[in-house]
Amino acid sequence: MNLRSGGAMDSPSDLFCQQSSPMCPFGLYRSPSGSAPSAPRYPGGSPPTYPLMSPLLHPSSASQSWGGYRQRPGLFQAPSLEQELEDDGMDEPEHEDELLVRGPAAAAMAGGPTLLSHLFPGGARRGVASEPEEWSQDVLQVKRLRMESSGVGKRDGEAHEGEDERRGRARNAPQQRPDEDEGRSGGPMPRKGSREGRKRQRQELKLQLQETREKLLELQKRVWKAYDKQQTQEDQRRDKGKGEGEKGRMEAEEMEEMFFEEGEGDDHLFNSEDLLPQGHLSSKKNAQQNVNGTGDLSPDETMDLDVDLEQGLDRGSVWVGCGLIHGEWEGPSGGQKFAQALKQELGSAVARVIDRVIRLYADGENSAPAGLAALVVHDQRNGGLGSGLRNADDDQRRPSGVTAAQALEQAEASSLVPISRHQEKRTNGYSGLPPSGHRGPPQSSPNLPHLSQAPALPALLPPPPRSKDHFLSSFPSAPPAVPLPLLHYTMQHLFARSLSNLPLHKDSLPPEPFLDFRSHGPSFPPLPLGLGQLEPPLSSSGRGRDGGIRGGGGGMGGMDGGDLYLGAASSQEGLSPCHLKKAKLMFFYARYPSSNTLKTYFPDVKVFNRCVTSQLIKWFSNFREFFYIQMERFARQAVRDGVVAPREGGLRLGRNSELFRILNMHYNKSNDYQVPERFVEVSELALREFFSAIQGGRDTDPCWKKSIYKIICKLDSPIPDSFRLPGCPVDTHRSV
DNA sequence: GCTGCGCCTG
DNA sequence: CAGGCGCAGC
Repeated sequence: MNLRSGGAMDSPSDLFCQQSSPMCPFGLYRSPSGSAPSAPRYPGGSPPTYPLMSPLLHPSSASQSWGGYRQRPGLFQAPSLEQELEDDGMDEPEHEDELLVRGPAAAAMAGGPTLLSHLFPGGARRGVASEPEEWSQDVLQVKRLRMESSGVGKRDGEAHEGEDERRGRARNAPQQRPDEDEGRSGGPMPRKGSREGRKRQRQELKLQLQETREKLLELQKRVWKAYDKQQTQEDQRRDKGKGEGEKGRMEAEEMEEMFFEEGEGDDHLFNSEDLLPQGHLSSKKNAQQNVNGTGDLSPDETMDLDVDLEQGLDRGSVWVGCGLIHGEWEGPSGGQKFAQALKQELGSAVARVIDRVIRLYADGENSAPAGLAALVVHDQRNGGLGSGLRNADDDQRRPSGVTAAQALEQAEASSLVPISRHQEKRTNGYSGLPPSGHRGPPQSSPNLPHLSQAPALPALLPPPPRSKDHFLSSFPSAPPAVPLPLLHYTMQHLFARSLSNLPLHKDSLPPEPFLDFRSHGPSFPPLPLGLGQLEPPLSSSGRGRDGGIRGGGGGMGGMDGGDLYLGAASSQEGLSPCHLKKAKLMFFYARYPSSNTLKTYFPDVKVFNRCVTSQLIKWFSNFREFFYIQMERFARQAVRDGVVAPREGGLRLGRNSELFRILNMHYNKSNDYQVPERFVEVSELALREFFSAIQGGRDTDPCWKKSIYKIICKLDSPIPDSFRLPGCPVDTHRSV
């Protein structure tokens, strides 16, 4: 299973596991920024793998995108709601804390643009707005060099089922291409038979795609090499005295395997069989095998695209992967559409590669050995440890004494050198992989979690927004950083626009802030062309469009059904996940809504019968339960920590606190709605009440919570009018 | 009796 | 998050 797929983002999850978790030394009053780099936030062997760098592929340049993110003021900052309570000392969170709250990922992202701009000297700027011709030139160069350096003889892989055979086939796929390249080198499309011409065109485009993938692989390897220099230094220092020869060899081999798995998986995707109409079934079969057997570079969506493409071309079926219906690219603009689809695919692949690289660097700058080890373990798990090429040798150790910064510089520089130079390095085979030290025993690094199966994911990475059950249940003391789901959607946004802007001049695209992904298409995945009938899953909730109500939260302007609200199933009988999301947001305002209130604010429920009412009431009961459990939990922790003066800053519920993060994660999972200040105040008050009750020993009374409930239930505030609309409200202040 | 709440459990 | 249960208020 590829958790990278969008589906992984869709499964609703909750944080209830936290409430049943034992108390842990979590940071109550402050985001555990200091501990973040080493905190084992991703136990369970399921580290997050969603894209970090996707926004960098935004056509409007990476830096702008990043800047857009960093400038995003409303993420947790001052709301515009009036403060109705007289609570004192509700200071605005400090900026540094804000960054910390957002999680280490924000810090990682901060370093992203620079890295990317170097890794992709042109691509980052051009993004997928580049023309296919531009790509093809590059990939042709890569291909040429690859063919020169590889020198691997052709080997006609028979239909063996062994890994090596398949790998060999895939590896040789490029060498089989020259025959077919004649058409391209000799000039564009054939003249006779438009059918044949189209077919040939398609094949060439596929070839270009493959070659570009190879280029990406090369890039990745180079980065690995560069990183390895730094890593080797660390390893040598740590492994001094240990028998590192054997260990290093093994690890180098494993790393090599990983790489080869990736590369071959990609190559395998474009097995020559894929080019043959009669190879559909087998190619699809192989592709699916790759889904299970390869790493990041061959995600399922990639498979889908390729496989569906094949099917669509030859069977007249729908190519769902890119939202293109079969036949669309056979018209006059078909080639263009296909090119767009190709770009989409390429962008996806690029994003994944860069994500991985960034992850590595982010890791390297904090807890490099542990983090990289974790990543390696993860990749090996995900990518499957096949019988990869094993010709690594320890002689290829990188010179020591290279710092992370130096490695970064080298990576940046090497990405700018001509590929031919890179090819020289590649003559070392895959030995550029880190030879040792990446998988030291857990005790070798205090930063590693005790259990080796809980890889210490790079702390700079936020947890996957939708798959936190694992690590939360295991590490209740380290709640996840504020998720960055927007990152995950950015490529979708990018692709959506890439296709939707097809008729326009690509170069004239106005630069858009990165966060503008919200303004494109509420559905996820936003299959851009005419697949709107697919019901957007819940995870897309809140990913609505921009341009709705702003500032006041009460305005209802711009309500065109798509700007402010995710269309819930229009006027349905039961309650939908969108309703649940809406109810959670409503909880920010009303903890004890009456049934009448509920009825008012869920007008799209066709028959508001007792069942629906009870369910809504039950929802809010559950919300309250979670709320109070968290309050009590943190209050007890505060008591244990010896907090004396809860009102003098000891029990402040700032927006940078762990408690706030937990609450926000629970009620505002997609983090697209700014938590009203009022809710923060109410929460803080509840926290204090719990604290004083516990501190005063009142909790021995079996009914000790009732008084607190009584207080809280009086603090309900009016729900904004925007909630009266059907569907799911999205942020009202966030982007102001 | 109905309704809503809180607690517990799965 | 839902179901079940007991309880309390109307």
